[in-house]
Amino acid sequence: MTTPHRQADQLLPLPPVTFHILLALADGDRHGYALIQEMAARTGGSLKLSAGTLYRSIQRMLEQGLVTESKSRPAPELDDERRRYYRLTPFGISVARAETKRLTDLVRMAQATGLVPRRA
Amino acid sequence: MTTPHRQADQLLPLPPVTFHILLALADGDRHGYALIQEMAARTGGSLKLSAGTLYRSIQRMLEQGLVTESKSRPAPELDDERRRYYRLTPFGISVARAETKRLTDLVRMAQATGLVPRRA
DNA sequence: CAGAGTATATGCGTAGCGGGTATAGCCACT
DNA sequence: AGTGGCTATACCCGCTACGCATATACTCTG
Repeated sequence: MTTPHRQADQLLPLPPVTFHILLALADGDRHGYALIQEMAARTGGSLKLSAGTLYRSIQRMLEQGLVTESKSRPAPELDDERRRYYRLTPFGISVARAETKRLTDLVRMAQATGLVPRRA
Repeated sequence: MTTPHRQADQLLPLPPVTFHILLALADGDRHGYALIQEMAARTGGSLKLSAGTLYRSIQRMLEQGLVTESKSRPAPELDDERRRYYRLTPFGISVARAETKRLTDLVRMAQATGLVPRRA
């Protein structure tokens, strides 16, 4: 670890793509390409994560200690050697929680203005 | 108006600062400096909006038609000639609503992962 | 064997944003 | 009366995040 753990709050606000990746990984380990596909499926195609953004985001997240590359791989018949699998770290989880809280507060503030109908 | 109205969704995801400005203006007309102060107060000092960011964001928002400069000013005794007051446009309101919905969905997705306690 | 799909990685250009600075008028304190 | 601090707007510089395009290489299908 070249980069020590920081306070989760120091990374906020999280870049949107980073948050989406954290959410997708919360469901289980994923490799890069699977993340791209899952984004599209999860958002009904409205969010198209470009490959360039994905791999660069992943690199940053590795450096920040939000994710690690996991060595456990699926059965060889289902695997693809080229893949790199990623897993949430405890730090990544706490950052995702902190970001969720920030977003929740933001939504509450928006509702408090009366600008938005309270229940969609 | 040089810039015609676009679909609200095309501006999403909104830059964080832009969304904060929209929320602050939902409460009533504000001038730039007041917005900086309100940000700090509203977030308990955790968000320090820098002057450079604020005025550049405001310019962009004017061009996008999210806000207009309002000519109605407070009583002369309370006014400061240097101030420029800003007001939400109907388009700005609909963009703020769209962004709030996006954030709400994001929070729901985060809760669905089980990563976050459902009620804080 | 050509082409589509899978998979990762990098180059390039642009936008958003923080910090700093310029400006200028105002007020308070000394 | 002069210094500094607050209000107010505006711009410059540099960094980061991102999308688009491209490079590379392997696999599967027609």
